[in-house]
Amino acid sequence: MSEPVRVRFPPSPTGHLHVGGARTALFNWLFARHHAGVYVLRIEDTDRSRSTEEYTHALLEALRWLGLDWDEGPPTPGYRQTERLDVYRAHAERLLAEGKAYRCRCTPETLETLRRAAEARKETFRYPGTCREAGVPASESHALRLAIPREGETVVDDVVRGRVVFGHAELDDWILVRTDGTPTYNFCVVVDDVTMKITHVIRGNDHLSNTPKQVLCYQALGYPLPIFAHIPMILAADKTRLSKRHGATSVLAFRDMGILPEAMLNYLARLGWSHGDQEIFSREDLIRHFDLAHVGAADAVFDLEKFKWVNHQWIKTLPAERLARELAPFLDRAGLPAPADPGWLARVVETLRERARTLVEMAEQAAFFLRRPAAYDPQATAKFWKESAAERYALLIKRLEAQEAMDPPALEALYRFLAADLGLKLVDLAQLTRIAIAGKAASPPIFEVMSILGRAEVLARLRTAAAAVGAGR
RNA sequence: GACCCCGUCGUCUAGCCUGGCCAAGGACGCGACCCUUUCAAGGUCGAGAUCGCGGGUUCGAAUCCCGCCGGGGUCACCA
Repeated sequence: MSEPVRVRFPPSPTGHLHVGGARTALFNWLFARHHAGVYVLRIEDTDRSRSTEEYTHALLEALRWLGLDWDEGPPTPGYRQTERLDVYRAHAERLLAEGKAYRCRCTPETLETLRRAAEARKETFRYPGTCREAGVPASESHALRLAIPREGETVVDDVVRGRVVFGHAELDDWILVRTDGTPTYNFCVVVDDVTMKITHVIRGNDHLSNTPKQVLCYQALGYPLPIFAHIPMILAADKTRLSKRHGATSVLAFRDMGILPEAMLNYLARLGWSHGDQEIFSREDLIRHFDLAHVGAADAVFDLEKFKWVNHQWIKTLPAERLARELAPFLDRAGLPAPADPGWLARVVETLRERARTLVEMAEQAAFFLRRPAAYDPQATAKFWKESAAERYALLIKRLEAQEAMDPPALEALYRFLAADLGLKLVDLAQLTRIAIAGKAASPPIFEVMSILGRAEVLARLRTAAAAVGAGR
């Protein structure tokens, strides 16, 4: 059999986990789970100036919220690049000793001058290899460069892109270790992936152009290449890279918008990957069906409308108890009192799940259950508080006071009887009641609502409304 | 600028490898109708893609080949 699959997700804690990163994490995680392999989380924090502990925590929080659990990684030591500096150093020294890398004393200023000169000649600057044969002594201040073959080409065999060829004339002897002794990103990645025995590198397409440099480094080190898969990027509606300017892009921001993790995973998976015509995938579905073969090549535009639709699908099917639990913090944030009985909240959720696409919307719609209407929607009252509203409220109050059963069918029967008796349509009495109870002309089925609220509360709200009609609003 | 990648309804996509079943299917969104105590949800129907453009190969091309155009990415002692 083939060796076990080992993949990794290497975020750098210089910002919040955004949807692009989350999707990369998801594909890696799915690939690992599908093949019963290992999913490694590695923190790329070599850029100390921009990396923060705070972002690291937020990153882990976002991954945990999504349920993308890692088999190896923090808090186990050794999975942060800053903890692996001697590993990079050892590899660098070996390359130097074997003559695959060399010391370079060209200063950034010198290089900058050359670069500008090349630009002036409308040429692309590449390091000319000045120090390649110079034998710069260790005593001199120097950077370390990889000596790449001057001739030939490097082929990147990519699962998604196919065979991509890069001529060595397009590459140059890039820097492995800076003058200050710190290793560069491309070098760290290679050393990390090699030492962590990563078998498949699944990452954003923006890394494709860096891949030949890395391949050359693998070869210099004498290590076998992993399998590469460069997945399409996620774009904003204007087809540019997603950024803060495009509104919410971080995973945690979507959580705070009332998106469920199931929906986040589901939507992200469908961006660039497909399984026939299927749109809704549970975590298990995803693990079962995910494969690199059906990852597309074209970049995808992030569509919030479709995302909300997916979220709605999950709101419609998840257990009410679970939704009630998820909803609680949103009620709190909306300044609504927390109901004492979680079972009661679950009943409320049951009436709302078909009409709320996000938990934020659901909290808004749940408001009248938890707090009496402070005002009545003028459009609704203008339409339904025409003549005899006061008398009708009085009649409803009287009948409901005498009403024993408060289950929806019984209430509907009562209302139908009253409407027929008054020569009215059911809708007339229903809307009158709805305004009294919800303060507006739209709500879940009114008899369900009345049943959940209970007779005392319903009567109280009807009396308040009746008084408002009497007071001429 | 050089190099690399990408290009099917507004958007996500199926199909492309293994040409004909595609006068291009599904989904979101949009419109209409049905259902209906409101709003939703659901159902039905509809508008919406000459498969980026132009050549070629072939009896036949979204699918194969060439050129072009458009978009994106990478070119740092950033990651």
